[in-house]
Amino acid sequence: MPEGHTLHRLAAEHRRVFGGRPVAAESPQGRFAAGAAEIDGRVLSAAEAYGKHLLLEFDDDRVLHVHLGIYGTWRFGGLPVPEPWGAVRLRLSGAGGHADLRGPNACELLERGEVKLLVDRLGPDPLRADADPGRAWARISRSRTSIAALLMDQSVVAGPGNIYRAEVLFRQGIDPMLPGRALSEGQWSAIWADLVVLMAEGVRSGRIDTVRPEHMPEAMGRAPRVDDHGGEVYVYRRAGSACLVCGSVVASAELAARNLFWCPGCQPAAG
DNA sequence: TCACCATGTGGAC
DNA sequence: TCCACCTGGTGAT
Repeated sequence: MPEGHTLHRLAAEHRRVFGGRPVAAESPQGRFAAGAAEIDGRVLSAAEAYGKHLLLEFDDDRVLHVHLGIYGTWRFGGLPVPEPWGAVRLRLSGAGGHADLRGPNACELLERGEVKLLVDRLGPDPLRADADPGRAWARISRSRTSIAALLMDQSVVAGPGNIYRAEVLFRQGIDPMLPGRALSEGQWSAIWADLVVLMAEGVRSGRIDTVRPEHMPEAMGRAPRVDDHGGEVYVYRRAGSACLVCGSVVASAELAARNLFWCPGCQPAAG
């Protein structure tokens, strides 16, 4: 389920429910039994997100690294802790409630040095105050790879996924197939600034809304796609429907094994 | 009940 | 470029 905004919300939720207090940890499914035993009883000292990675720090300097992949979920609940159902890789519980982790791509304990290696290979995260978009521009401006592919490369920008990728390119009127080095620095600045705004709103609301007020359905006579989580989008998974802005048919193509969506009218190919 | 899809990543070729 | 990984939801059978 996750693009970066989800992970930042999850970090905040872990701080709120577990922060500063001892946490009980177990692995009902069994696949993280040894790691859970190491965490069990320790105090959660920090929880933060970097891109799509969640880092939970415990008071013994060990860091739990979780990456949800496509399938992973965290589900929070109250007390008393219910019987686990399904494949719960890790269950955390404390005085403030409990959380169940299912289907993660990664769930592992890291040393500080390993955390640094992980973070160092990520590009700037639009949701982090310490992000330097210039680092991404240095990669993009030298690349022949399409901007659509670059925006999905977490070593270029950390946090955006397939929805934000499609939506930000639509909002900026940029052809997804444009090579990175054909972008102007102004276009990149506009993409970055838009990601900062959109993703911060995603953290606040818990859903991905990208449709501007002036393009809302009442004004256009066309409906944005409301995704499974309630977000309103311009092009993501709207292939074959009319563009909310110009009425062109939204296109889709497979790019690097992911579905790309764009409006050929609003995002014309250069040249 | 089954097949397929999904906001992702990393390794093998 | 292909594939394995992992789980849940949805729509077809």
